[in-house]
Amino acid sequence: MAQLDESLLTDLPPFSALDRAQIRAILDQATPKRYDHESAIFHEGQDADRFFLLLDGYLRVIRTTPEGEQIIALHISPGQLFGIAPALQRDTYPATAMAATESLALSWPVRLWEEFTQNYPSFATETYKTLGARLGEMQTRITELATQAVERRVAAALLRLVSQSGRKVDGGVEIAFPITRQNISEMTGTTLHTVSRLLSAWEKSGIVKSARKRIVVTDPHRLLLLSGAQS
DNA sequence: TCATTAAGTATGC
DNA sequence: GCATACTTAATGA
Repeated sequence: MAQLDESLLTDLPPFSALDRAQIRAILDQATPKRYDHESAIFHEGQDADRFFLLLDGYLRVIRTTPEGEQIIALHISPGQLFGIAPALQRDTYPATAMAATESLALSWPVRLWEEFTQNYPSFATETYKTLGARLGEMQTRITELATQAVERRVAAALLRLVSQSGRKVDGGVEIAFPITRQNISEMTGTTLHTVSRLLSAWEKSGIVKSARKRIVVTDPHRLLLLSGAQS
């Protein structure tokens, strides 16, 4: 297999403080893999034998309830670590990771986790930042679920998607991966019908524009007001 | 206020 | 032309 280029990692926060030789050593132990659209990288409950870094594409991290319904826990954007069960002292993955687009990821065997965190302080601090950010987002979402009306939750979810993955297009900012109303309902604890109605209403009033699996936010400010954010 | 049911249209492989 | 995505209305908890 061809050698991976060092530039893949040099600009990413977990590695940016490392020198060339260190990055080389890390890359030489990594396995790159491409994942098809809608394929799973790993499954909930599966033995956590590797941890990952997403180089390209977008992932949905999904938990399935005993009743079989899916809940989208979070999305992963390029440059982020995922499947970091070892940081949680776990030996199985707590959720399933699905490719929302065709994706490319590096992975390492878990036995390297300790080596990385011990030898590369920036890697360790960055993983704790990542965990902290995800924990924070989950806490906000739990609070929203318990206290906010559906419209606010959906508005807040769209804003989060846009801030994490938005790309500029003419007339607004587009969520960078295909997303259905069903997906959004799985993030917000409602039904696809309610999401559909909300998006239709927002489209009529010029806040969003949407086509099948694509959503462009054309008026982020008004969406922010709908989310109930305090000025 | 929102989920559910139901019945329809649109879209893309 | 079929499955999937999406829309809309009606009903009732």
